[in-house]
This record gives sequence, C-alpha cells and structure tokens, in this order.
Amino acid sequence: MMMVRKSKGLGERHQRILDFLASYQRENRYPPSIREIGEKTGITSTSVVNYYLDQLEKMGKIERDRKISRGVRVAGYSASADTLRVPILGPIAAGIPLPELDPNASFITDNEANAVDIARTLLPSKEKGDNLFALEVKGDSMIDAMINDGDIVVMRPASEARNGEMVAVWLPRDNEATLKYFFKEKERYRLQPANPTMKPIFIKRSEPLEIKGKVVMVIRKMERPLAA
Amino acid sequence: MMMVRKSKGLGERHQRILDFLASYQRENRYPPSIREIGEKTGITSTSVVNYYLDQLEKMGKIERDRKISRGVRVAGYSASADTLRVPILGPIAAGIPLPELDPNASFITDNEANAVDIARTLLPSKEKGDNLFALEVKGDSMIDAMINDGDIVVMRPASEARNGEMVAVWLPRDNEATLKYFFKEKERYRLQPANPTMKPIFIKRSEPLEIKGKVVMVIRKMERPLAA
DNA sequence: ATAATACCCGAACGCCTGTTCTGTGTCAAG
DNA sequence: CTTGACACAGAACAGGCGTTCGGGTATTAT
Repeated sequence: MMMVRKSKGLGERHQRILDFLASYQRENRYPPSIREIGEKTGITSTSVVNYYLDQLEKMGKIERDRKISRGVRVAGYSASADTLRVPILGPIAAGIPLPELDPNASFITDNEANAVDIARTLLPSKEKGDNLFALEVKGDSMIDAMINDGDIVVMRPASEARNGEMVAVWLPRDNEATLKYFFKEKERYRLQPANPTMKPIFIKRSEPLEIKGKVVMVIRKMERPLAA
Repeated sequence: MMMVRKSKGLGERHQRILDFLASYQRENRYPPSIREIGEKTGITSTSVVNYYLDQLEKMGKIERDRKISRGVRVAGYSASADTLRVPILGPIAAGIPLPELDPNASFITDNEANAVDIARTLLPSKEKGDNLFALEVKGDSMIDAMINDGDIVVMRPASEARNGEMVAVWLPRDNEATLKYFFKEKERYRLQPANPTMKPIFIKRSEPLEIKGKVVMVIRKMERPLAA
C-alpha cells in the first residue's frame, strides 16, 4: 500500500483536519471532539487524531486547551469572535438632528435589523471599539465628502476633534447636521467640504457647534445599479 | 431571606449567564461547561445551571445541543461564525494590470496581513460570498467613482455585467485598469465615471475589454487626518 | 541488513460533563 | 393553613472525551 508521505508542510490529513475544524466550528459554533474529527476525516483511532493535532499545534496552525473537551481552535484564523456589533442609531441627513447616543443600551439586545457587524481587524488597531455607533446617510448632502446616499458611517463619540479629522457636527445656527473636515482657526472653526468647489462653513468660537463624533470608517454596499 | 422574583423576562441570573456565555466564547472560542458557568455566576449546583439554561432555551435566548459537552450557544447573536475572510489580491491603480485571481488558493492559509474580514450580514443577502476578492485602491484615479486612495474594494468575479453596475475593467487598448459604471450601447461599450464632469470612455465591441469583476462593497478606513 | 522514523491502530484508564433524582425553603393563591 | 409553583442545593449515574500505552507496518537512513 502506498503511503502519502509529505516531506514537509501539511499532509493531506493535516489539511483535512484543518478544514473540518473550520467548517464544524462555522456550523455548530463550538469545536468538535477528537472522536468527531476522526469520524469525519476517516481516521479510526482517537490516538491518531491526537497525534495530528499535536503536530498542527507545533506548526502553530491550531491552539489546544488540554484536558478540556472540545478545547481546539484554529489559530490566527481570527474567524469568529473578533467581530463587533455596532448599533445604527439612525439616519444622518442635512435637515434632521443627529440621533442621541444612549450609552447604557445593552449591546446584546441589538438585533441585526439596526446594527452592523464589523470585524475588529478592520478597525484601527488602537481603537478599542467600546462605544462605536453608526449612522446611515440619507440623501446626497454628504456627497462632497465622497460619501453617498445609503452609505453607513461608523463613528466614535467625541465632543472635540483635531485639525483635519472628519467629524459629524450639529449646527444649531442653521439647524443642520453635516459631515465635514474640522479645522480650528484663529477665531473661528472652519468646516471644510472635501469637494474643493464648495465653500467651507465658518463658525465663530462664540457660536454653538456640537461635535458629535469622529468618522472611523465608511461602508458602502453596492446593491442597485446606476440608472442612465 | 428575600428572593428576587422577576415576574417576567430575564432575572439577574439569566442575564449573568447570558453575559458570561458571550464573554467566555469571545475569549476561548468554545463554550463553557455547565460547571464553569456555575462557578463564574455564583451558582453552586450544576442542576440549577441546567435549570436556567432550560429556561433560556425556551425563551429562545440560547440554543443547546443535548448530550454534547459545551453544546451551548447564544442565539441570534450571530457574533462569531458569520464572518468571511476575503483575500486582498493586490493593488488597483490606473497604470498597473489587475491581479489575477487564483481560484484554488485556500481561504484558510490567508492571514490577516493580506485579507479583510467581512461580516456576512454586510453582504447582500443573495451573495454566497464563495469567491469574493478585494483590491486596495492606490492613487486618486478612482476618485471620480467616489472611491479614494486607500479604499478597499470588495468584488465578485465576473466577465460580463448588466447596465449600470460598477465593474473593474482592464483596457488592453490603453493598458489601464479602472473602476467604472458599465453600459452596453448599440455598437460599443460606455464606461461612465461617476463624476459628471468627466467624459466617458467608449470601447468598440470589436475591441478587447476585460471585465474582471463587479464591485460589491467599498470600505474606507479614516485613519489619517486631511492636511491643510 | 539493521536501525531509526514516521504513520497508524485498538484498548483501556480516568477525569469531565450533561442529566436526573431527592430534598429544602420561599412565596402567592385558594 | 394548605397547596402548589418556583428557586435552589447536593449527590449520584452514565456516557463523553482527552490521554496514554503497547503493538504493528511501511519508509528512509546507516
């Protein structure tokens, strides 16, 4: 009988186990037992499965918690847990006030309808992601910031900002919400649209200006085709 | 002794168990055992833990696989498993060819460095997500499509498109890659920039035009502030 | 040829874990 | 007061599960 002997790297059984681990975890949300791995990968003895798991662990492909049933997980493959549920607090548009953020809303009660899942790897590394929130852009009023109707803007709560950061502000003077680049100047604030053909808005320091948050990321889903 | 008797909904212990389930799963990537739940929530008897788990299951808050150790998972809370690792095949810029897609690259060998994690809930529901790939935009050549330098474009492989869809195309004539809205006209193709001030590109049907994929979503990370 | 490896099997040991049963104390309704 | 639903504890049972050990066969090195 021919034995498939890979001189280096992953053999076929290594790969099969790895694949099974990922798919099983995907479906059941918990890892398989050693015996289950054996059954589904055609290995009849638990010791052999253990044998391969040991090797995979040494290769750094998986992590094991010994003595704990189903204590196997694929390494690196951040896969699951590192995702963050960010609530969509409401729409953002020129004419309507920004939704208030309620700090003590339980993250667990948010359902998919009014939340977006963001993988932690997508966020800036220093971002803890504790109290992020999201707004859905309505209308074309943010188009000068390269943000379109339907885009989802993820932001971090903030009441002040550094120069050049994009912020969501509420302007009591004009009764308007907007996304602009923020600049603090001599005796005023400058809110700069990304579009150079549009003029910035100036706000005296004495006038009210409510910074609601800094824009962390923008997500655009391309669902419907462009007309014309 | 006063018993805390919640007439309806979740009592304190229900909530504690639920919270523990989520955090334990987040840290260990596998669910806790009944005894572990008891220890960490201050319940001394495994039967009482079981008692509460049964209730939580009836409420639809969790799902259980009986007889299977650590076969508990919080329901609805899609949390983990529903994330997809999309490989970033390379840069996309005006002057360089589009990276070729290698269909048999194992998704499991992709590490974080050259991939993005996308929650399935972010994708269009009909999108299977089997062979999505991503490109990182270099330079300002796509700015007319409201896509900026540094943006990540997630796409689905395709060799043809319907009118109005945004596609990534390679133009052998001009030796150029671009993202444009696609329109098939009488005897030519029209590649329309999103920016109205820019003229569309016309390609005769006889000329080569390689559609590489349709744009599914665009992700923009706001990391560095705008200068000036 | 001989030894050393790598690969593999089956069985057994013993802890881990879900399940069930008995019993106790509290609270609200009849 | 009695009754019954509810919340809880502890113990015990049985099967699940990781681990280990003795033994076997093919491949490669010496």
